[in-house]
Amino acid sequence: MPPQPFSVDELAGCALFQGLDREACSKILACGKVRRVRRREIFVRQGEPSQSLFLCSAGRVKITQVSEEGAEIILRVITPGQIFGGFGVLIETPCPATAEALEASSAVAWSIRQLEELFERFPRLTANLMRILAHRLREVESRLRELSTERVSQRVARTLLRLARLAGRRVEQGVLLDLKLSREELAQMSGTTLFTVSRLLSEWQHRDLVGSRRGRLVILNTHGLVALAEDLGGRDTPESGTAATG
Amino acid sequence: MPPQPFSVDELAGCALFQGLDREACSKILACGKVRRVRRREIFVRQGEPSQSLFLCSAGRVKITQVSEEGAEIILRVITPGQIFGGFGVLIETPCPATAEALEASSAVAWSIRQLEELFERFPRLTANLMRILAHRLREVESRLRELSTERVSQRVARTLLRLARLAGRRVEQGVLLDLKLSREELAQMSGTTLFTVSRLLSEWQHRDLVGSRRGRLVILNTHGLVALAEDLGGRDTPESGTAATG
DNA sequence: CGCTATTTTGAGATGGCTCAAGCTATGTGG
DNA sequence: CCACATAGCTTGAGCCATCTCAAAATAGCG
Repeated sequence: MPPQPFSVDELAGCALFQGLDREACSKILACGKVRRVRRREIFVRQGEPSQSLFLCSAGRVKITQVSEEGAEIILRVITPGQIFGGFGVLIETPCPATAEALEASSAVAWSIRQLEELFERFPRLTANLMRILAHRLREVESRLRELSTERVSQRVARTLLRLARLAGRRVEQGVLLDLKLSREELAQMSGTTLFTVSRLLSEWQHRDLVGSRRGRLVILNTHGLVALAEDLGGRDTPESGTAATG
Repeated sequence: MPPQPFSVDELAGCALFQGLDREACSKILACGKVRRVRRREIFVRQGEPSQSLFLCSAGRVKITQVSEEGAEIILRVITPGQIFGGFGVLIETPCPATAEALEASSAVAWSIRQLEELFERFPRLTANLMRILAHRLREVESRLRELSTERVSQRVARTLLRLARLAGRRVEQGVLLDLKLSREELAQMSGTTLFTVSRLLSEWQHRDLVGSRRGRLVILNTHGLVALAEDLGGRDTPESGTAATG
């Protein structure tokens, strides 16, 4: 067998394989087909019949949805160990979203057939999938609430914090967001426009909350961002500038 | 055994019991405990440890979520045959939302323990739950997109159409929304304020798209509403009044 | 080393929110 | 059966957060 482009040990720890031993994981992974793509390439496109459930094994994948009018939002960013694309499979519906690689990525793909067989052999898999979906639902519901009730600055702050948890790497000055996202993409994750994101980031950069260079973001002051996300300090911190936090 | 306040035959058709025969449904239902509540009563409250998965057997239940600042939104309205409250159970987390009866309602409740046992005995149950969650996720993701990209009028129109599908009853003039929702509640479902909802409904009433009497809504012209939801006709139909479509 | 995509910034427009008042169904007690 | 109380609804006026559009600045890329 040729060397696989993923480590079973690494993937064995992921949510999908919770409670399954290494051997089972190995077998399950062996049933899947590995798919590698380059930056910008598409795993599945919204509207296509959905054929597979994917497990990301390397890279970053953004899941987007466009409306009929062409407005596009980013539903989530997938990192290694997370699944995607499977919802359409599970309920046999055209794929509700597009999955595009943000960087060179690979994923293991299982067809509906294979999945059903695997569900039989490893009932735990169904249970895990159920829990993953429950988690996602909970998360998306929270975002729905945020989008309904919070102002843009809060939502952008939350987006950055979420990205930090997802793909943050400690560096000396703070937390580097280890993915290249444009202002527009940040906007699509926060429910706003690239202009507003740009303005907010500029402001926050002046306040030393974040550092940004085209696509490379560093969170310098997590607490400050959290404060923004929770709207402590009211609308606009009347006397901002050199903040009183000292 | 005393008569149950639900009909097995009726519930047997619901998504949770897909693919299970009447006998199995019967057994599963027998494991649960029936809970009846009056209008305004609460099944579970956000933040409590979640103890049960519920299957609504009669009535209407609204699922709401409040933010720390006290802003409340309605995530969905549950009708007979639908489950609720279980997500916390499935992932053992405090209940992420409140479930309040919009009218006298009843539901069958299973504890975590019972559920786990049932999952063993009826693997199909897990698969069904998985599919239900996948559906909900898909729906909520669409709403996230709508909330991000559409204007208020579209979203309110969509809310009405959604309610019509959920609880619409054909009457001579059109489709009666068979649930008492206040302007405020419609607003909480659409991500806006009660004032804006009120204004929109007034306008639509003049245009004979809907009829409304305190809490009783009738959709008179579904196509018109769909057009609004999809934003055909642009921002404001410059020369509205007697529209040019006639 | 110029080209192009991305980002920044400004200026202006506006949709929808806020708040204040008045209105009206609906239910209640006399 | 009617007058009153009350919760819910409507409407107006003003405001402001955010969007839109235009143009200039910048950073990467080939």
